[in-house]
Amino acid sequence: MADAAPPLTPVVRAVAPAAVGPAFSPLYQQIKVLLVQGLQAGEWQPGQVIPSEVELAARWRVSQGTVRKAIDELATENRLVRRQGKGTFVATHAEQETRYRFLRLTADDGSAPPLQRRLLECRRMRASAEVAQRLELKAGEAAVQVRRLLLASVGAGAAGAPARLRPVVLDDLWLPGTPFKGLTAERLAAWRGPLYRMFEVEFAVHMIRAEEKLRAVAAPAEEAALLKVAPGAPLLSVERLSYTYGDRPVELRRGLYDTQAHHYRNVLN
Amino acid sequence: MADAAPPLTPVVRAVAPAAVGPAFSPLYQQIKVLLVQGLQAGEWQPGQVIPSEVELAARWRVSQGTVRKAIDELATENRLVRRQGKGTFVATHAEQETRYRFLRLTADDGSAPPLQRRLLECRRMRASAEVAQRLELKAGEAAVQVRRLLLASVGAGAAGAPARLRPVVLDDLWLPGTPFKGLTAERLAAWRGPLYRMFEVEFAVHMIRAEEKLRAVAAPAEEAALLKVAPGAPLLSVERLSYTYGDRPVELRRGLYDTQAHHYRNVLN
DNA sequence: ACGCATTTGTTCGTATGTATT
DNA sequence: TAATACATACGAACAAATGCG
Repeated sequence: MADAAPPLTPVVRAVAPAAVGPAFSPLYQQIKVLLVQGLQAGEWQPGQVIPSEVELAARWRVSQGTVRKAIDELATENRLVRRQGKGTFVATHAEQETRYRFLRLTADDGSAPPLQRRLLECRRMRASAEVAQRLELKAGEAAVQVRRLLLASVGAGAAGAPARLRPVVLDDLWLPGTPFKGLTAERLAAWRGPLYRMFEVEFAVHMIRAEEKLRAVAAPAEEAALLKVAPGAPLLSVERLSYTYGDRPVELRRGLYDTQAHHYRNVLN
Repeated sequence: MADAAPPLTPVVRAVAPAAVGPAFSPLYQQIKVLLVQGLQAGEWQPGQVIPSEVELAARWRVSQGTVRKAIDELATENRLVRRQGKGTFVATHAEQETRYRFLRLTADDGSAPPLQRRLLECRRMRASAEVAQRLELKAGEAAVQVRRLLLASVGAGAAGAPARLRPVVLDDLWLPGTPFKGLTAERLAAWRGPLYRMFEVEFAVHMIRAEEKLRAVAAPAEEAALLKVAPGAPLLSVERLSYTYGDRPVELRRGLYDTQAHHYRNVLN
């Protein structure tokens, strides 16, 4: 298991002082960059342990504390997960803590909603102007569109009454065709577990960050029918752009939420 | 300026090992508690500097690094602000960085919206059952209700054309009567700057955290008229509960956002 | 069941760099 | 220039959690 030789570029200690303008960055930031490069290069896969702090410190000829501070930042960004006594792991969308970490939907009674999925559509298409612009593709490039429904079981608790399913979220996803070559409805339907976990496992695409824009909209006829609400009913529109390494957008998602019995939860600090 | 004697309870080093179950907490956490107590007690007011790291370390008989780690956490929680060369300051809702730090509304063109305020109502009332429950008051206790409108200037840029104002947010606030004794429409109208800054200055209430629940709703007639949208138009409902020290809720707010030209922006990590 | 090695977590101390006044 | 304060970096030691023999 010992990787003796320094596999990555050794750290060049930034010259300290004087007229070094924006070119300077602290040592722990340089270490952070090296760690990110290792993650991006796939040297350590999601779910795996990265080398211990002392080992990394030795490899890059810095103190353990410096490595530690770099890891700290990546841990608060949810890209690494520290586990005392075990090691530091590459974050995944699979574990309990980080499953659906981008999903802020909550049932009004506060319960975490175990939602059912129903795949409606998955087809390859050419990126429209808007999709291309958001995903930083050329207009007309290959893309994949997915439509699905998330359903919550209601009326649970009462014995005998079979839990009925009510649609809560209608999701439309647009993905760039190249990294997601081979994504089909069959594979989607067969997958158990979080979608982003599938992207990690099957397509080596790791979502590390996302930005959302929320609006209230009137339900269009087609979407209303799918969500089983009246046309024109108010829906929460959640437009999400998800990013991988290098700030590259790799998913555009538009969710329509029925917020009659659920809400979008946010914490402000 | 020298406070020689240890004004706060000295740190009792937690006994280390063995069968100490949940009673144990690391030193820097204990220091953090002491810092929070100082903030809560008003020993350091918002905007003021707290003592330097070395001074606090000496006062509480711990190393500077331990104090530093405690301050680090409070800084990431936005309760303290570090400024190299100057000191560490108690966070305020006044400064540029932290102004409107709870407001996620963004214009669709990305510009930060300098919103105009229009006070519609400010009256003392008795807390309804729901308000009392949320604010942890007894039903019927004194409370203050405030209603206001936030307006954005549209059609700016073109010279000669006077910037028109369009209502964007209708806010309803409920505040506990006791800490907000003396809050009147006049004082509200006279205040320039963020509302939460007024609460700090005039009522010594510091908002340090908030939770929001978002929904899409149909505009009721009265609210629609105020926002100048059609009755039944979809509006984004933002229900916010704001907390001070000790996790005490001190403001319930219900905002109705017109999201035709604006959106609620959120970043996920 | 016990102890040992490994790994992260906490704490200390010291030195130096950088920004501010 | 000097003093002060936070920021970075190093090294060392011990605690706590885990896994293995």
